[in-house]
Amino acid sequence: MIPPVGSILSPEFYNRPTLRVARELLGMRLVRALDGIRLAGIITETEAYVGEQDLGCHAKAGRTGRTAVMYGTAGHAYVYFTYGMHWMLNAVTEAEGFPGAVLLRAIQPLDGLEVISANRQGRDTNGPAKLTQALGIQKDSNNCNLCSSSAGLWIEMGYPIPDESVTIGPRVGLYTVPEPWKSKPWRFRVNSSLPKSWSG
DNA sequence: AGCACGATGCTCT
DNA sequence: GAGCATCGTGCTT
Repeated sequence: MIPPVGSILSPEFYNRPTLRVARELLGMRLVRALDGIRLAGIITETEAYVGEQDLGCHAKAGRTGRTAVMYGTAGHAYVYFTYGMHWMLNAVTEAEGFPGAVLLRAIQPLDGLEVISANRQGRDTNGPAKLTQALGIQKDSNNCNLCSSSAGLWIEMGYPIPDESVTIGPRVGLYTVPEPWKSKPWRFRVNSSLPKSWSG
């Protein structure tokens, strides 16, 4: 059963292996209701962070004040602050008690283009911190339910991306993370070979 | 087009 | 006190 385009993804979508969720989130629509305006973008890049064994994952430190959300219910947002100025948005995955999350790294703007452009001062939205800035996502979205519109942040069914349009490679920015975790091919992105019929 | 660097503050040891 | 799941600028090819 494939849900209709525009329907909000359910907890069952997220309560699965993180790698599958990361792959299948490509093409879905990240939606933000901000001041009564709908901002949306097609998810075009993701990364998987999987469990305490994964030394690239924040949960390598176990359950802490920051990582507790990753141990919680699938389909919630894990939002954290880094580099002194940037917010990152993740979707929590896997069964409760197992820490997993998908980092949303890039979107292609779809709705609310004027606001998005203003939020980014005309620059692009291809980057994890650019994406949150474009949609006005900060600390107050941490642990909100992405399977409901009540918090003004959710993910909708879009058009799935075919395998030939997806490039898989190592995750970005894990400079001091030891192997094999540093090089795990857990990054998924939509490449330029999308068919012309594909549209949002 | 690609690399080096500084900004800036929270989290965990 | 160290280390960031980054970005934009400014400089070099």
